[in-house]
Amino acid sequence: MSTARGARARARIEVTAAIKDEARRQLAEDGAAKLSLRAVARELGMVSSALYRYFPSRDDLLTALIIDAYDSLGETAEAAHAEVAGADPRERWITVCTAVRRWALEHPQEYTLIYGSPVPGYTAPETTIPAAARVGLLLISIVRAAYQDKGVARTPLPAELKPEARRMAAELAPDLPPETVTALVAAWAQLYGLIGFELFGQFHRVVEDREAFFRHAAGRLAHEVGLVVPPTAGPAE
Amino acid sequence: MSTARGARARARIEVTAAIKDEARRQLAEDGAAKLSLRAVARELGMVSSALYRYFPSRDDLLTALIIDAYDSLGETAEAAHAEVAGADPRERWITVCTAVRRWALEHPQEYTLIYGSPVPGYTAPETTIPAAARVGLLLISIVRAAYQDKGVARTPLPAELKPEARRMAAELAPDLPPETVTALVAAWAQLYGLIGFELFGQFHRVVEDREAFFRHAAGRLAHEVGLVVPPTAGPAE
DNA sequence: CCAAAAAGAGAGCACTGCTCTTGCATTGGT
DNA sequence: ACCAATGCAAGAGCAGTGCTCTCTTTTTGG
Repeated sequence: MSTARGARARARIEVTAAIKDEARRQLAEDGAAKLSLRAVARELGMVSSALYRYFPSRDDLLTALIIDAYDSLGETAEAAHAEVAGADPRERWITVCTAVRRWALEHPQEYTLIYGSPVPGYTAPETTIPAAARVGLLLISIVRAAYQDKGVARTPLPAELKPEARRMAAELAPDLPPETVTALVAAWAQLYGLIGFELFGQFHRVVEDREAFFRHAAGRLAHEVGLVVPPTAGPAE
Repeated sequence: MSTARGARARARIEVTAAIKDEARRQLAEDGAAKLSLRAVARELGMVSSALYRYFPSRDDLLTALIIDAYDSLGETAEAAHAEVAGADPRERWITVCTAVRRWALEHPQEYTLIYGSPVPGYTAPETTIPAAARVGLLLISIVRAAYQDKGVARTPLPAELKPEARRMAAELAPDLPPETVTALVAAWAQLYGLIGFELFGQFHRVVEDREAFFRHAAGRLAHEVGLVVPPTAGPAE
C-alpha cells in the first residue's frame, strides 16, 4: 500500500525514471546546454507536452539530474574511502580526492552540471544542498579523525581572518581548530580548481601526466590542511 | 591608406565594434547561454541575417568576446602588478591574485566565459591561446624574479612526478627548477578554484568574509610556490 | 457506479541559429 | 567616367526550442 497506491502510481515512478535516464544519456552525450525536452520526449515515444506532467520545466529536470549527480559523486567518494578505511589520514585524503577526480573524468557533463559554471537564470533550489555537502563532509571527517588521533599541523592565521575563521569553524566543524577549518575550505575549493582545469582543457599542452600531477597536488593539499606524512615513509618534508 | 581603405572599411570596423559592444552588454546581463544573435541585431536596428556578414556564426562572436575577455583580464592583472613593482615577490603575487579575483567579481559573465565550463560542441580556436596565457606568464615572471634575486623555497617531488616536472619546466620556464614550476602550475589551477567557488556560489553560507579569506589563501599559494614571507614582517611561518 | 483526478495528444505561440535569394550601394580597374 | 565586381542589408523560410492551452481518454477512490 505504502509503496504504490496502484498501477498508476507505479507507472508514474517508472516514467519519471525513464525520463531521467534518457535525459542523463543526452546530457552525457551533448552537455546540459543541448539537453532538449522535446528530444527526450521524442526518444521516449511520447509527445513533448506529456513530459510536462512529470517535470514542470526544463530547469526542474536539470535539478533532478543535479541531485542525482551529487549523490553519485558522493557515493563514489564514500565507497573509495571505505576501501582504505584502515590507512593513515593522508592516504585516505588522497584516495578521496582521486576518486572525485576519476568520477569527474568519467562523468564530465554531470560534473560540469554541478561544479561548472551555473546556467544563468537558474538558481539551484535548497533541495540540492544536502546532496552537495556529502564530499565536503567526508573530507571533514577525515581531518577530524586525524585531529582526534594524533592531531594536525596548524598554519597560523592573520589577525584579520581570525573572526571569520572562528565563524566558519563554528558553522562547519566546531570541534576543529579554526586554522584547520580555514585550510580545509581553501583546499576544498582548490581541489575543484585542479579538477576543473584538467577537465575543461586548461592543462592542454601544459600538464601531460595528469594522474601523477594530481596525486602530488592532492598530497600537497593534505599537507596544507595539516595531515602530516606518516613517519615511516620517506624523508621528512 | 593603411588605416582604412575607405568609408566602407571604416564602417565595417565600427559596425563590428558595435556588435561586440552590444553582445558584451547582453552577455553581462544574461550570460553566454542567452546571448542571441537576433537580439543583438534587433537592438542595433539591423536584421539578423545582416549580422552574419560580420560574424559567420554565434560561436565566432563568442570567440571574439573570449579573446577580449582574456585581454581585459590580462591587462587588469598587469596594471595591478605594475603598481606594486617595487614590493617583495610575495606581495606582488598576492596583488596579482587579488586583481584577478576582483576582475572576476566585476565581470562574472566574462570570467565564466573564459574560465567556466566550456560550451559543449565549442572548442576554443588556437587564436585564443596567446591571450589566455597572459596571467600565467605574469605569475611566472614574479616567481622568476624572486628566484633570480634571493631564490625560492622548493618542495621535493615524488620520483614518479620528476620526469613530468622536468617536461613542464622545459616547456614553461626552463630557467626555473622543476619543483617550482610544478607548484606554480598547481597554484595557478587552485587560484581559479578559489575564485570559481566564490563566483559560482559554492561559498554561500560557508565563507562570509571572502576578501580576507582570499587574501590568506593567495598568501598560502605564494608560500606553496616558494615565495617566502619577507624577514621584516611578522613571525616566521 | 460515477464524478474527479491524472495522463496523453495535438495545435499553437514566441523564440532561436542559420541559409538563401533579391535588390541596392560602394568600390576599384580600365 | 563608366561598369563589372564586390560588399552589404533585407526578407522569407527552415528546423528546432520551451512552454501553454484545449480536448480526449484512462484510471482512481468514495
